[in-house]
Amino acid sequence: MNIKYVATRAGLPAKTIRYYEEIGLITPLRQANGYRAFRESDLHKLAFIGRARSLGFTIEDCRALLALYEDRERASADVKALAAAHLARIEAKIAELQAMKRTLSGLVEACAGDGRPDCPILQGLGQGHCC
Amino acid sequence: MNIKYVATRAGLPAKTIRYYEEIGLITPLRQANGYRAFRESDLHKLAFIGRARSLGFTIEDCRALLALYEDRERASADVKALAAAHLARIEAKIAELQAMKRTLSGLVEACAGDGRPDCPILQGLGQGHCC
DNA sequence: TATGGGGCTTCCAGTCACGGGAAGGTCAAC
DNA sequence: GTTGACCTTCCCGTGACTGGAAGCCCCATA
Repeated sequence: MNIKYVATRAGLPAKTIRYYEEIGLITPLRQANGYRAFRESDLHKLAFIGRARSLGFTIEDCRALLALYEDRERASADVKALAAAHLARIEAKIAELQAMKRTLSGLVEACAGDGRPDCPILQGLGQGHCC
Repeated sequence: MNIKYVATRAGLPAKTIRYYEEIGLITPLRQANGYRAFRESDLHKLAFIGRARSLGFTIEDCRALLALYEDRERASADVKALAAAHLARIEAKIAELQAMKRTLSGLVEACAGDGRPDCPILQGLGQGHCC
């Protein structure tokens, strides 16, 4: 399997796959002409990583998850701890964004949005009544 | 006013203030010894930028907002458009994170989290029943 | 046999918004 | 005169890629 085929099947850009090799997440074989030769197991790993990434796990999380995935002696508690920590990060980020959203939508609603210069948004930013 | 004083009053690290000068957001004067000499107006701009940043505006947004702030002929519609676009980005990000959160919390809840290797989280990531 | 086009390779540079740290000048207090 | 806090510039690193250049490789068509 060449890189473009694998990229299509895993739903990842070829560039990203080369990057994942560079940082040691996968180690595809090489053909005589220097082209990468992907095995089914490489494709499977890439799809795994892609799904983990789409859930927001960092690359280092993915590395750890892959290691657990391939360890038949793993304890599910380790996996759960990783995922729960990530979940907490996501929830914190959501809370942060929702706070921004509240403030910002208040300002946006207060702004007439016409041709005049008066603007509660700029006033809020300038005078600190916003955060 | 020296940089540390301004940093304290604006609530920004000195490093960040130097960076903002480097990219042209502010242009403090210089003392004879080479130290930066901040005016009240510099401090005011820095506080403005800090508040905009804390609402998630990018640096380029801040540059545009500052320009509008200092333009007495501005139309509040321009400010509102900027802020509304940013608000939409925030809302999109929240939705994305909430989707992650739903999937991930489902997986985490399904995982026993004990010493056994069986793990729905890894299964979900490996078999694509997660996204 | 030439050539054209697509695919593959590596390497370098850029992204965003800083943060860390080195090397060295300056200032006020003791 | 000597600390010690403050200031300066400069350069590198972050995360996870993305874009682009330069150059091989392979196959099909004229």
